[in-house]
Amino acid sequence: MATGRTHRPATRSRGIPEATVARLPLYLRALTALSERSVPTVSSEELAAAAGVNSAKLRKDFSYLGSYGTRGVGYDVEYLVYQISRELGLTQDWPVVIVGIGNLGAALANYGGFASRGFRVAALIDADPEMAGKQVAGITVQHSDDMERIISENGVSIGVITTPPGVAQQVCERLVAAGVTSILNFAPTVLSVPDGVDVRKVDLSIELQILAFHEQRKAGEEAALTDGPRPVAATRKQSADKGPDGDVPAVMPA
Amino acid sequence: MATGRTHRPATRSRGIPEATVARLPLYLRALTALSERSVPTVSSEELAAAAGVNSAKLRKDFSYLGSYGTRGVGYDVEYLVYQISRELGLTQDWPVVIVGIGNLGAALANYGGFASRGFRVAALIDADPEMAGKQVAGITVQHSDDMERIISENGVSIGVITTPPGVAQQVCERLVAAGVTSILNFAPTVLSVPDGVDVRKVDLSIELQILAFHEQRKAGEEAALTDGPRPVAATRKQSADKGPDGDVPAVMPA
DNA sequence: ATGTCTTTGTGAACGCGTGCACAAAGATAG
DNA sequence: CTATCTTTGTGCACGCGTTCACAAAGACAT
Repeated sequence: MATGRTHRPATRSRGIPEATVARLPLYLRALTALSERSVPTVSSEELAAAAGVNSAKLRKDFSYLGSYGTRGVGYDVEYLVYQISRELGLTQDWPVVIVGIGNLGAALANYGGFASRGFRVAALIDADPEMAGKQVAGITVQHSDDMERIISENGVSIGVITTPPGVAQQVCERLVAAGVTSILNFAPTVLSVPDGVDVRKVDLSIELQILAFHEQRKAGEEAALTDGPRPVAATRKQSADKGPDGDVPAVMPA
Repeated sequence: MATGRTHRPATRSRGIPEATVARLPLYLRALTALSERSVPTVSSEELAAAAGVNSAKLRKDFSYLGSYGTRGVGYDVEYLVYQISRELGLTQDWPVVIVGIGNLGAALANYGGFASRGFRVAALIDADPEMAGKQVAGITVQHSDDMERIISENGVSIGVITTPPGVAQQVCERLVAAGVTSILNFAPTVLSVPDGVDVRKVDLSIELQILAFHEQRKAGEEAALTDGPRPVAATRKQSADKGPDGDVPAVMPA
């Protein structure tokens, strides 16, 4: 999970556990798909399969929201869509600013999954004067000098940081000072924020590194069955690899 | 966290807990920064602050790797960089394919954080014949007809899916059949994979929805104190703790 | 060598999340 | 109305992860 809080004293979510909150969007997505197919009701078993979770977990999650099911029948799809949307706060409009319009920022601006969930890209902001005035995803990029005004005028409380890591903390501070209280950080940096501000981080290279760990472990276990006892440098199965690769002993300090 | 396994019986990671593995890249990033500043040693307290975690947690994490510290002094930066890199499998080269070269796929191809961590974009693949042959991030996009050959020839075991959701499962199956055993999924779909294949998912809109939940909660608590109802569409329940839900019957089912 | 100081490594307690298993609740048929 | 069947909602136990707190270990000064 890309949970990126800097300082979480405890889950003060007044009842709903954090792990449950993180799954609600998953359920919502599955339910929306069912709704579009005009499926009236769904059992916990079916919905759990569609969302890729355990059915007992799903039922327990829903129990935190209230008793919205009917025993012997299941859950009313439309009703549940509404309840979850309301719980997540998606029945209202959330203006969002994206700061740092590089490749990733532009991709996010073009991403369709936001608008369909109640999120509206209120502004694109970049520090490069060359970028200001350009159109990205049909929105005019504005210069970061106007950040405070933009946030204030649009009532923005959620900011997305897609800047280079070097300026992320600085941008973060300006966002917070201007009134932003939730930040989605794509920059590979640890942001420090005052209490009351939520930060979630998405780090693309971290996800790959976690995959690499398991991949290496798989390769190591595989090799352990054939010959060597220890995963020394983890022999890759296909050696069609170009490049020197290999065991780079590096500098072993004292 | 963005743990995206479909069925995880238990992490048999031979000792190292999954939560620790997920933090190793974080430590590595902080250590790399220290290394570049030629800092010779670092205490658990300092490093923990730089990585944004508790120092006791960091020490326990490192204890799973072995005793690499010196009491009274701290950890040798260079040595720890090497040990963590080795543990994560970053001392070897990981060829990666990106399938689906839209805005996001192109952004990832351009992302610098991969190459610097031992990941090499071996190929960009797209189903659109118009895309084939075009250059993205200095790499020629290839058609998905050649997917199996590309994976086989390059010994690719990690695939990144940035396709539209409708074709993600199908692409996933082709990747797995061709030999890929780790998948990073950006498509908003639940992928089902056979045992032995790892899937991690990154869903941008889910992260925003989680932020929206907390944002709404903050607004609700604030409103309960000042009376100024900021949220318009959503009537937040206040004071009455739990109770019979916040009315709003909507389409109450039978 | 001895004592003091710093920092690691870890035993133990605690809390959260998960999943089983089942009773309660409602639908449905006779 | 009674019986049966389906599916929810949840009490409970278990395991993982987090954190505290402290003994052990080494550095360093005298």
